[in-house]
Amino acid sequence: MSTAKITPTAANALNQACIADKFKLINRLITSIYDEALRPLGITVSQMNILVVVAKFGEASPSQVVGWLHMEKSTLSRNVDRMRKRGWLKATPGNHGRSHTLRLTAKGDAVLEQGQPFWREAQKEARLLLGEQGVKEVVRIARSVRSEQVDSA
Amino acid sequence: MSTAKITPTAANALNQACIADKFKLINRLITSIYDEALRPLGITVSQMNILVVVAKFGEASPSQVVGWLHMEKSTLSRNVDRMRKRGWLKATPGNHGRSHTLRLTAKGDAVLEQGQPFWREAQKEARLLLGEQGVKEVVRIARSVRSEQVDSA
DNA sequence: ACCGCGAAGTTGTATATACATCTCACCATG
DNA sequence: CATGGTGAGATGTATATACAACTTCGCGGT
Repeated sequence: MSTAKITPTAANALNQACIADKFKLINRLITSIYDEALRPLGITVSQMNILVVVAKFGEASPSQVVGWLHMEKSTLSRNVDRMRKRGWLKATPGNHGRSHTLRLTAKGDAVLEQGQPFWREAQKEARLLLGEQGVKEVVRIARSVRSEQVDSA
Repeated sequence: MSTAKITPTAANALNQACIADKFKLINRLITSIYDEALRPLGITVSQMNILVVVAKFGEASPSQVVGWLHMEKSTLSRNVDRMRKRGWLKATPGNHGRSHTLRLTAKGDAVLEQGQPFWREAQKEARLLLGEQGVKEVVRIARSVRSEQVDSA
């Protein structure tokens, strides 16, 4: 009745093969590169991304942002809370149901402006980590995900 | 004194370029693929990865695991807590300082064994999402990160 | 023998994330 | 008009993650 079903060798093979293991590993590194670079501004890369998406749309409903980022609505809700407390985003009531509209505040605009040199720093480091081909693949995959949006008008 | 420094067009360019945005987007998708596949077992992919790493080493100190996963020691500490509560890991006191040794329990071994078909399901989906080239790049980058371990004996 | 330093973990605190559930406003339909 | 469904968010709860500070223990130098 051997209870040792999984040998170290077998486990090593699993670890070698697992895509999630590698993706999450690299994600930790990438996130820390950007978060560290942006730390002087007191904003995280997750929050900066949300800021950029709202700015890109000019104004946006939470569900629009959620669609673009493929993020759970409750996750966005809490991130927006924090960003409103810090004065980077404001929300105005919308027309339908309980929908509303997000916009950057002047302070949000400023942090986006001021963050750019730090962001570029991080981009450079990230490029170095991923390599030209790695960056190309990530861009390709993300584009593919975002172009498959159902986009029901 | 125009306060509109960042135009939607400029923000769109930032969003197009940002590597972290894309990496985190894909990471959310990958994580949800594996977590959903493993849900019947009541384990997450993060925990499964830790289990596999400990099994791969046979037995491992927290700092060894942290080194392999490039994860903050406090993050691992809390993950291990949860996994011990669930009975998948056990810790025995080590020889030096406050170090100790992690090992799989029989239950941990079993969940690793039983998880494999679900994991393979997820792998298939992840491969589909990333494409052959995408997988190759992720594997290459992770290998490069892990081979740069200082590995001071 | 002591002192201090460094390695290894733990704990406090905060953010990022997701699933499940609840609320609210609107709308369609009987 | 009442009612029930749906879309959009908010809230409860849990996990994953990191930084900072704290605790311990062992070791080295004097």
